Amino acid sequence: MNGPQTEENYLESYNPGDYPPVALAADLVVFAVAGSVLHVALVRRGTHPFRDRLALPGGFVGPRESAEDAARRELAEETGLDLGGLLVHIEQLATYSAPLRDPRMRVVSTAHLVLLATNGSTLPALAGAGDAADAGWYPAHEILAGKPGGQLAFDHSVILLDGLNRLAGKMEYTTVATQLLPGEFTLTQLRTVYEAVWNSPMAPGNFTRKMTPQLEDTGQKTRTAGGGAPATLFRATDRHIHPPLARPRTP
Amino acid sequence: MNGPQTEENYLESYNPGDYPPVALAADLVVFAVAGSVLHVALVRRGTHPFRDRLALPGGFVGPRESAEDAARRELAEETGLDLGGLLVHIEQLATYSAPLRDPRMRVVSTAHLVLLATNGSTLPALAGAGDAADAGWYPAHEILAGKPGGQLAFDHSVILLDGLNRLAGKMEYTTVATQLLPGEFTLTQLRTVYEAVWNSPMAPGNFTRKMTPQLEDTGQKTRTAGGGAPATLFRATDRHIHPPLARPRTP
DNA sequence: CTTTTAATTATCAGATTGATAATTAGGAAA
DNA sequence: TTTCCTAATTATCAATCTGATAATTAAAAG
Repeated sequence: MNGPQTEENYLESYNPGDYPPVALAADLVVFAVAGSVLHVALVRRGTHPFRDRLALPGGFVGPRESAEDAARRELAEETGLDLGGLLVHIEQLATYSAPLRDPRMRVVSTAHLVLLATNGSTLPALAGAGDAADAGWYPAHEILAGKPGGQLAFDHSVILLDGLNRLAGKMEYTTVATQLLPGEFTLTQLRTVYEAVWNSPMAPGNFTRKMTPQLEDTGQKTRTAGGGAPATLFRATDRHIHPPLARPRTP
Repeated sequence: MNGPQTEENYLESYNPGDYPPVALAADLVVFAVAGSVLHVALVRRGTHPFRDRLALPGGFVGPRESAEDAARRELAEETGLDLGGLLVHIEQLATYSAPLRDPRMRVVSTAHLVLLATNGSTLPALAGAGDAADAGWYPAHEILAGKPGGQLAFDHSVILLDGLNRLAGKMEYTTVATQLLPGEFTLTQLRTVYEAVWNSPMAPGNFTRKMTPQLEDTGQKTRTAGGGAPATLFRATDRHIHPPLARPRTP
């Protein structure tokens, strides 16, 4: 809100000193697919609390930034990627503000979902440039399956789960999965992304039938790797999938 | 984030005085349906900036509250409702953090979607108890249609639109629309909610066919008002609608 | 009663789905 | 170059779902 209505001059009389300071942070749930597996970028914490535990990358929001600006900046620092262009999909996930989520002080964090494009085999390099913590890629579903001791720091397991659910859900009715692939891709590559995120196999024929009309045919074909017919190269569109592509039931 | 990873001792060395103060707020997009129209609760601002413009209700987040706690508290203050129970649906929408969204100082606001139950004709009373600003109900689609001068204060038009889109979208694949009705309701009441939110008529027969298996039959029937067969009373479930109920195409 | 109204059920052609099989076209091996 | 292998694509088919429309049912109003 701005200028609360229950007491109209609240903000005018608002004195920052009256409140304990609040730190605003931006956390990142960065996904990329390689080897048919959905990976998430995590960092190993070097200090207390949660020393040696894995955590989501993130950082503080500067005074002249929006939360998304900060997320973009942190991502660039983390990956060394240029991000000059539209290569990266970023969207806001949710804000986590439980008063005691950080034992040291009040940290309110706005989490962001980030999708990086890969060719399906090579993960983007992380933390290349001089930064402290060692960042790495971890299989997202395994992290979430979470051996009891292997939970993430703070409430980051919840954030990661929210991020995965957001992505998995949106893939039912949008073509957002294409953001995990290069500008041109085959239906098999796209299907692999679906299988990696949904952690469930898809019937190739039906997948092709459903997705083809949502994509733009480039007219080009790939040379096939180990035998098989050449695959058509497609480009993403912003079309919505209607009716949605059903996620295989999990019972 | 907590304890940024690009510089591990960042938080330890974090000095609140280094940053301009940030005010944390919780805004509310409160919906209720009456007379087949979706209404949103708005307050008329009494002070600058945006004096005399309509705005979303909201308030600051206290030092010991989460954003959702604050939203609940503000809602109670605004409506005088008890909220003791599960009568009210609250979910987080998004966080708005553009540095200049409030011209006076930095206010980061987490917006919440709130659904109030009505019988379809009477809107809940607002701002009953001694509070300053006059709050009232306004037709949501008309507000969004927005006569050029009639925009909401701050970025609240965007927040309202985001809230409506969230609700409208979720109604395709969940039974969240039942949160705008009493515990027991008829299919016609539920259809009216869909029509009010989607701003589009629905075929009664097909609506019944699709929704009936998602609801719990109470076995009871209503006495009908102005003629017509008695309607079955249903209760909500948490089932998902699969495949989703398609929103009438708008072209 | 008879008429009016609203809730519900029924129909029906066209789409969509899930399962499965057939076809196609390149690479690799004989 | 012929044959076999593999992967991409297309084809089938029954079951289900959709959108449109009509028929049936049951209560209220005159």
